[in-house]
Amino acid sequence: MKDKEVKTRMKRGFWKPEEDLILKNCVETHGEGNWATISEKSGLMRSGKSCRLRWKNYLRPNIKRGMMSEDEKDLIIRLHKLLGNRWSLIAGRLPGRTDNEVKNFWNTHLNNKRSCRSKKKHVKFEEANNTHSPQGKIQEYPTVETVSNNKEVVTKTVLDSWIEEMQDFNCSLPSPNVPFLEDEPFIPILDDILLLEAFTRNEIQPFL
DNA sequence: AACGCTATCAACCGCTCTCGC
DNA sequence: AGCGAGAGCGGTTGATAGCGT
Repeated sequence: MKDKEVKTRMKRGFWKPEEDLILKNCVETHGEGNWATISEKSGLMRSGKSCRLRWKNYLRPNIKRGMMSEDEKDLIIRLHKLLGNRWSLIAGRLPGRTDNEVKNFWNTHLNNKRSCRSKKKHVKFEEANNTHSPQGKIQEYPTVETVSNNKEVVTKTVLDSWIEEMQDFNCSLPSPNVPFLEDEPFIPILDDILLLEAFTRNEIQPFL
């Protein structure tokens, strides 16, 4: 009952620039994560959830806005094949992009079900960004040459190799059309890779 | 110019997860 | 072990800008 009252008193809808400023100051004072405190102390009459969302998607430093590049688009497609609708994980591999942005981009530009609706615009988007080779293969990624089983030299993108390595780790990788189950075997391995990357970028210091 | 339709994206909702007690 | 609070995530909604007729 009381919760409901509080909820109805909370302000909703679009954020004003002055609210953004207050929220930014509050996060600097109280720290990222204490959303209940921030909601209360800011006096914005916004829920903690709302504050968190606004910060995460728009106010956080290093947020990248604007059109997705062809590289980012391709990466989203491939990671979605690999991870399913795990937007935060996918966004985690796209510096400066948020899960909400990735999700919106997928739903509007890449999702087959929805893109039927947006076919006209989608075609325009493809035309405007027509950087594909005649075979439809994206060529921006750096490539590596590997020797296949039948001793042929195969040229692949670095990303292709990375995904194949992931699949080698996990022989039971489901097909892209099959929804993933909670106990997907490769997720912990993926987390390890992310952790390893963080180490190599010196984001985490090992304790020796 | 006016209207209707569509695409986009910011924000909300409800559920799950995690952590402290 | 069970419970509650808070945080995080993914799905969905709704406002609005832009386009076509």
